[in-house]
Amino acid sequence: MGLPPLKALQAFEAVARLGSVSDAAAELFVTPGAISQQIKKLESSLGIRLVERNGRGVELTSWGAAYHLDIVGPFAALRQAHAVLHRKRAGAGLVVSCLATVASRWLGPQLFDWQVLNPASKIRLIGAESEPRLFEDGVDFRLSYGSKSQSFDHYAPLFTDCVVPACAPGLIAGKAIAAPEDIFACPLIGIEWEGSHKPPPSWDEWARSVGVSVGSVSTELAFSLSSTALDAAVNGRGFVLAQIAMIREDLASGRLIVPIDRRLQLGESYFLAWDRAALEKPFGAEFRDWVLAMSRAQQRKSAAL
Amino acid sequence: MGLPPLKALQAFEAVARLGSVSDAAAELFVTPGAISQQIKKLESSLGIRLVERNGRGVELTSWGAAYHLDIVGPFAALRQAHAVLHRKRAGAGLVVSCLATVASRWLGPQLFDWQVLNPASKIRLIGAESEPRLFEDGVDFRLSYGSKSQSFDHYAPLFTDCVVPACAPGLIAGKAIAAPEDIFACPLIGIEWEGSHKPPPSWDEWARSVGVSVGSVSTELAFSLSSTALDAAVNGRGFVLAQIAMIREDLASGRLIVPIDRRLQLGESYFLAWDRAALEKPFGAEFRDWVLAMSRAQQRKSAAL
DNA sequence: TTTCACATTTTAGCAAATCTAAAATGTAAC
DNA sequence: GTTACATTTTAGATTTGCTAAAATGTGAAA
Repeated sequence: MGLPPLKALQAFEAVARLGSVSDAAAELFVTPGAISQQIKKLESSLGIRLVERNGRGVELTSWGAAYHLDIVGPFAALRQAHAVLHRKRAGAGLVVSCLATVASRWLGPQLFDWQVLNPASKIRLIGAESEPRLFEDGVDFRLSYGSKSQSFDHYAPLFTDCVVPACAPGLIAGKAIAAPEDIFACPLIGIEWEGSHKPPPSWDEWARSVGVSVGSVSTELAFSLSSTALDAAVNGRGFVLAQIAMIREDLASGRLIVPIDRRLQLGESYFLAWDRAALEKPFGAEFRDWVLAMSRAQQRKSAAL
Repeated sequence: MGLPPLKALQAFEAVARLGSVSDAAAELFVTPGAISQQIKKLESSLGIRLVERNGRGVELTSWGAAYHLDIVGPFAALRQAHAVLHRKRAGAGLVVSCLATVASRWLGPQLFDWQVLNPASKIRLIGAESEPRLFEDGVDFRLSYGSKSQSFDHYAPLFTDCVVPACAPGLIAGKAIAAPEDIFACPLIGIEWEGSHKPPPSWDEWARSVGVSVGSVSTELAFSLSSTALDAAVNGRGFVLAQIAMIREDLASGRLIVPIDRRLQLGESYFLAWDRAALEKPFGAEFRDWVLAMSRAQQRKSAAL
């Protein structure tokens, strides 16, 4: 005894308000036949005739008119509430989750360019090592690495990065770094990747790739976060096997240099995943396209030699 | 971009109001699983999380709480409108349509008894020769004659009537009416039935049935409505071949008499049809049962000898 | 009147939404 | 730990809702 069939009620509301079955059908994106059936269903549910044919069109019975008067308000209120919620959600800006290193060293710096291009947009950047559930955690975009892209409904591969040895200019001031061997004479900083990724190239592998035979490379310092390892390198603590994408700014500003550009490609790629609803939000689609464009540019710089 | 799925919205409204999936399920007469799915559907349609699991139960997210605040009112208003309509319809009383003669001569007089038994009930009696569409014309019950009962969804046969010769006492005052022949010496009133029924027995047939051979029975007066024919008989204009059921009152009060009780059965029966919703209305089922009871009593009086 | 154009209704068949039942999951209390 | 409770998930069955096309009915034009 609670409510009549709501879909039928909605059809009746539209017919009563617009005064025409065809118009109601157009508003609800269905055929007139569907509306006609819903009206009949509602009438039979209430046991009361609400609408009657009148010549070419339809008109309300006295009961239909009275009933409509009572339900237009509530329906308008529901539409209003829906619109309010929709605008609220849209106004909340884009929520972007990415690996901490990517946030601080690749996406973060470039976001200033984005803001110049799209001053009206609002983006919240979240660093997270584990993959979030997009919708459930209120995340619109996720930028991450590896094969976990598969677990998302919508995603695109970005770029495949390479590592190169990099150091602060001060570290090798006065020294001549002409051959790979010279690098192994300097302090080396190691990075221990966590998680289930395919591990990135290590100093051992790099040595092998450039034809240097060292019994065992000693890395005096090792960091679990590549970001802090890079910071350490910037501070002149040694050479780091850095991802090219992650030292963009450092190379541009001269804080880091690459004396010998011998590259090793990472085993997997970065990817961008997004929630279905994200593209509907203001700047949602633009943001994705912008990231993809940045990624193509990065791919050119990161390509293996 | 008008409204979210209304069934899902209804489920959410119930969950939010009752604070429990199970309670909402009970209110809407479905399983908790159905509610759970509807909530998920609404959330995915809005692109926003509205409800979260909290330990043993659920609770609203801040967005869910805000949204609920906006929709409880409209939903309550819809329920209110529904209840108002329901009460209006119920309060309108029972609408009974029947053949004009039945209205004025069988059901009408007995309705006073019904009113004594059910003083709180309200009945509107409508005389109509053609069969109404029950629901479409706002008719709850139809009492009529013949095979058209088939065209109704719900109906019950009532009684099969007989005709007898009747006249006003004054017509034969001082005369001795001992044999059927004596009746044919008096003025006869004929009835011409309209419509598609099997015609009722005529004076010719009655004469044959009682063994009177008359070349051709002359009916000086003929009426198309049996009701007016009976009135004419009451006014002493002649004999009428009257249906026993239709002269109940006249016999009881002595306005008409049956000097020779030789009966002829009608070819078809009376029936009562009703709308599905009629039995739900106040006194609806009681009225049907009362008519059926009256009909059984009538059957006993109308039985062929 | 007949014909035409237009709006709604009806019909049958198909597609999608919705439900149930049962298993799975997750919590809190014992 | 074990249990009891509430919700969620899953697969499958049922119901509902929709479309397309034909039918119906109306008013206006020829």
